[in-house]
Amino acid sequence: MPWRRTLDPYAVWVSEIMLQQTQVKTVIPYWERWMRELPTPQTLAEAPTDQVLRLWEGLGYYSRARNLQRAAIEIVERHRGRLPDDPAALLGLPGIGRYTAGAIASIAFNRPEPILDGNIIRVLSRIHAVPGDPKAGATSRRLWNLSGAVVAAAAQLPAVRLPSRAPLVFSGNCSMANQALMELGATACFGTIPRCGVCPLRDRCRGFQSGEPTRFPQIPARGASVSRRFATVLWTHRGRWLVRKRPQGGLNPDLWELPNLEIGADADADTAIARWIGIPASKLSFHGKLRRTVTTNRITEDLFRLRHPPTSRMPSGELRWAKPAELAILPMMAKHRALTETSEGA
DNA sequence: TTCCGGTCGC
DNA sequence: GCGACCGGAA
Repeated sequence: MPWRRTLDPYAVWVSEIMLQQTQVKTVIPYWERWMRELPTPQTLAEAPTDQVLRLWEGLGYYSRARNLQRAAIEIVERHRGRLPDDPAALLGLPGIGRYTAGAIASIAFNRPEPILDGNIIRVLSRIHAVPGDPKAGATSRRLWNLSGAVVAAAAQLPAVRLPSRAPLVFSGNCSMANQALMELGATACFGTIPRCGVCPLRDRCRGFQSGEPTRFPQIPARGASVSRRFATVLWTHRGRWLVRKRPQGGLNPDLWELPNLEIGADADADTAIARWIGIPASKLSFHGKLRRTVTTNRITEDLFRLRHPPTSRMPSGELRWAKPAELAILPMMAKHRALTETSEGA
């Protein structure tokens, strides 16, 4: 992982925010491109928001890109453009919670701060056979304490020196201990089929001794999801696509998308669009369906192709007729971008 | 189709 | 304390 070859706190921070939601393999190219284009808090603070969102496009959870930039502005204004090493100061920055504050403080600055992410919850719950929902108050506090004990013990050990040609760098024992806990979760202590045979902690693991390590952690089942339908129009005119900027405060704020409308479970998607924009339904041709899940919403989008000049009843919101070259710059929902790229423009 | 995951707003 | 936020992997 390229961010393990640097101790630049900014680089560590960007990687941690990306890794909060996405797997290592996906993050690597995003992180490398980000570090090339926005290599410092200063450059991030000064970048146009469109560029920031464009660099994030496809990763999801776009508020994190926005928070990353907001935090960069605060870092420039209040911390002279450098990330603070103090966990309390880190915690005050937008998008940085207890995990990320601890990760930056320990990994980049070798401070003895505990971290608790999904991997470490699994590792510690198993080693100590911790019952109960790991996110619930008392159990969560217990796991944070157990994580704190690990890093505190690491801080007491004599400093480990790596060979100068080692492929990884560590700021010290606290950094190494926290990364080792996560690594154990990522490479051996898997959720469904853990590799206890290769685990160096097997002999001290109460979960392994119980014969059923996967009984821990005890994560409660999820609630049921809801189906929702949308009708979307792939509307072109004179080689341009009609796109709309999503409003602040909702899903995917400030991202551009193909205009769409929520419809009822039994509604006719094409007549809904026709009424919405004031054209006869016969002008619309069915283009396909898109399915995705957002948290508890199972979303189906019915797609319709339309070649038509603007009407007197255009969709509400910030609209733009964009040429393909403009579309390439605008941050868009990834699935909608794919549609504009695989479907004829004019 | 189901599962996964830090932070934030409520 | 709970649900929204997203896309990818299992």
